[in-house]
Order: sequence, then structure tokens, then C-alpha cells
Amino acid sequence: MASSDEGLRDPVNGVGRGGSARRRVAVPSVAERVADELRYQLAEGMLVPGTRLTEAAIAEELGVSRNTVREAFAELASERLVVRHPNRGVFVATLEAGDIHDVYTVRRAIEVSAIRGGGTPEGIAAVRAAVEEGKRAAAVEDNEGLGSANQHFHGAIVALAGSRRLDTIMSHVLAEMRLFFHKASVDAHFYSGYLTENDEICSALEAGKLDRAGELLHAYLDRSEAQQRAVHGE
Amino acid sequence: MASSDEGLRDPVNGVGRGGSARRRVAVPSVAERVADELRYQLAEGMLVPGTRLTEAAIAEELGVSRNTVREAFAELASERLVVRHPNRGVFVATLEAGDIHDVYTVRRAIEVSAIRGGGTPEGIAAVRAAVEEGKRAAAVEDNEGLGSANQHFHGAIVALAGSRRLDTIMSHVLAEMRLFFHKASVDAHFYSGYLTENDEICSALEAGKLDRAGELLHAYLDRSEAQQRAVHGE
DNA sequence: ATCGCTGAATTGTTGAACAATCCGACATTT
DNA sequence: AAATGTCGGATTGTTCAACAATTCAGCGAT
Repeated sequence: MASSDEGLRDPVNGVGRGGSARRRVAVPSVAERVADELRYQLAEGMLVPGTRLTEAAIAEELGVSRNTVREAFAELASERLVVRHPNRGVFVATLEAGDIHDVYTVRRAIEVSAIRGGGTPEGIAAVRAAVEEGKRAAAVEDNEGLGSANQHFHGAIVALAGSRRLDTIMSHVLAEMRLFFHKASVDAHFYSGYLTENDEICSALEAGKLDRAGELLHAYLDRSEAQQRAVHGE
Repeated sequence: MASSDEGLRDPVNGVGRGGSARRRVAVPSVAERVADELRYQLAEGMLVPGTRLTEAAIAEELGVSRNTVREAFAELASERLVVRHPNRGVFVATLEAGDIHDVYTVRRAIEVSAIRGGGTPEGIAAVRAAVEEGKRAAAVEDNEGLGSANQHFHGAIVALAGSRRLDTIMSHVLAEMRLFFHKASVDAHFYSGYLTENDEICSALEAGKLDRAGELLHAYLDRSEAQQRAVHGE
């Protein structure tokens, strides 16, 4: 390990945030770093949905105060990554029956709306870049890379709208999906089939056929939802 | 005053929540009640955007601990009602240049998407009910009632999608707008012009002309945005 | 088997304390 | 006079210890 024996990672530069020589002016607060750490563990599948998170345990494990853990919990709860049961504790969020549909309803709303708005040339270029990123990952059979490329693709689509609020909503939704569908991402050809579809959507977008792109994207999300429902019970 | 000399209101039944004889099973936590109180003051325009909220002052004023106020702040910050400036304090959120467009971008995305999904007969009935509520308010020239009827209308539209997540997103957006546009709501004929338009949208929805309803709603939001931008600087 | 009790564990909340940080006022320098 | 440097007060960020409130599992009584 780089820093201490246990607890939080580098306050200034996170894990995957290398490269930028400029330092952050304001170091994120401890509570924020705790939230980041937990978010990381959640996304990485180290914390299985349904697990109970006791304040004292995490406080000691990360070497921070209980109150600070509490603040981090509040943040994660607002992102629906954990659920607070009053007087019972916080639990890693679990997927109820209708939640898959719910999540995809949000995605359909904001993604389709964003792509129908067109966006700037730079924005479209970012979408294209994500498609190419996916192709490269597929060429090396890098499943993890394929998954994140897919997320970049959809993130780039939402970014077309140029709305801070939509961006954060999307990032929350994607975080939820990472948590829930972590197991599914190990499937080899799970995303591979989407590659050509993403390309098609991107081409329609580049050609200015926005309605067409929107329809394709909508259909894509419908199919993706069905697939996820098939994988997980229901 | 009903309860104590100062501080929070009734823990069990809020202020506008009268009528229901059934008590809440789980009394909301103190932090939540603090958040509710602040939300109320924000929506009511008692707290002007840009105002600084010092923890100690609010803690004493509401008779709670500073840590509890902190938790409430975290919740409000996640809803963008207040902004945290590290080591400087939290301030009532202010409206930056592009934020009006940003908020309306979110609304266009989720409202149009929701109405294009159609929804259940009960959902459509709720939309119609909101339209009638607006007409009644207009008949009595109840501006405040007109404003809230309008919010009910748009809330009912989003509810068509039947998505918990979209509902909470919409409620946050509406809370933001209440905070920002509070002054504008005093304008007499601000919403009155929208009445017939809401009716038209609702009729299209009832007739199953979803695309048409979506277009009308989209145009409505565009115009509403332009109007708000005209009222507020920019 | 159901009900109620009891006790351990955890959460919710408080109050106090301290370091870190920011801000304004004042002093210094050029 | 303007820019710079320094200091002190005020507020936030964080920790710690304590206590009340609540949940839950186990146990015993009916």
C-alpha cells in the first residue's frame, strides 16, 4: 500500500485520477472520501446488496469518526446506493421487483431526450470516441473495458444535452446499475452484441437523423431491460 | 404556537398534513424534520437565495445539535437547495446563468418521456383532476392555488411513468423552482395563460394522441423557459 | 405455539472539544 | 496610495464520549 496501513486512500488524487499535474485546490472532506471509498467498494462488488453496514465497524475500519461515516451514509442514501432503515441501520441497496424497469424508465427518459436534442460536434465526437473505445476493448476481449466503454457511450449521449443536472442523474443511475448488475458483467458476450448497435446509433446521430437515433436507442434500452430482467430472477 | 416556544413543529403530523387520523409508524428523525423545516422556509421564500446559513445559528434556533443540522444540510445539498462551500459554510442556492435552461432541460426530458408513455387511466384521471383544480383556483383568482395546481399538473404527468425515481427527481426539480421563482409566482396572470394549454395537453392525452401531447408539452416548456428567463435577468 | 419480558447491541442525538480554514482589519512595505 | 503581509476572531470540519431510544433475539410463562 502506498499510504497508511488501512483506511482511506490518497486524499488529493484518487485511484484512477492520475495524469493531471495540477493539484486540487480544496481537498475533499473526509466524509466525501469515505463516501468515495464505499462507492468504490460498492461498484467493485465487494459489498453485496443486502449487506448491513454498521457505523462503528466502518468507522474503525476506515479510521474515522462515527459521525463522519454517518454523513457519508447520507450521501450514499441520496444516491440510492444504500437504504436507511430507521433505528435498524443502513443496508446495501437491493433490487426489488420493479426496480429494473424503474431504472430503465429513467434511462429512456434522459438518454432519448438527450440524443433527440442533437448536441454539439464535440459532444457527438465524444460519443463516437466511446464507440471506438468499445471496439478496441472487444478486439482484446477485455470484458471489463467493454463494460466501461458502454457506460462511457451512454454517458456521452446524456452529455449531449449539456445539462449538469442530467449528468449527475445519469451518473447516479449508472452507479446503481454497477452495483446491481455487477455479476452480469462477467458474461463474456453480454455487451459484445451491443457494439454494432452502438455504432449504428452513433452513425444516425452523426448523420443528423435524430429521430431515428432516438428510436434505435429506445429499442436498445427496451431490449437491454428485458435482458437484465431475464438474468435476474423475475 | 401549538407545541414548544420555538423550533420544530409537530413531529408526527407535519403542518399541511392534517386530516389523516392514522399516525406514522416511524416518526421521522430529527435531522429529517430539520430538513423539512428548512425546505419549508426555502419554498416559502423566507430564505432568500444567497443567504448564508450558519450551523450554530440554526442549531440554536431549532433547538437541535449542530451535528444534526449538518445532516439536514447534507440532505438539502443533495437536492441542490443549498450549496456547500468547503470551510465557508452553506448558502441558499442561487440561480446561475444557465441554470434555468438546465432545469427545463430536465423537465423536458422526464415530462415529455412520461406523457409519451401514456400511463394508466387512473394516472390520466389525476392529470385531469389537476387541470380542474387549476380552473377552480382561477375562478376565485387564487394565485397561490393556481401555482400549486400547475405543479400538481406536471407532477401528475411525471407520475404517468409510474417510476419512483422519476417522481423524486421531479419533486426535487419542482422544489428548486419554488425556491428560485418564488417572486415570479406573485404575478397575477402568470399561470392563468397556461390553463387552457394544460387543458389542451390533457385532452390530447385522454384521446390517446400521445405524440401530439408530447409536442404540446415540449412547446409549453420551451415557452415557459423563455418566460422565466425574461423575468429573471439574462 | 403465542405472548410478553428482558438484555445486549446498534442507532439517533447531544454536547463539548480541538484543529483547520477563512475572512476582515490592521500594519507594513514599496 | 496600492499592494502585500500579518494577526485575531469566527466558523467549519472532525473527533470523542455519553446517553436515550429502538430493535432484535432469546427465554420463560401462560
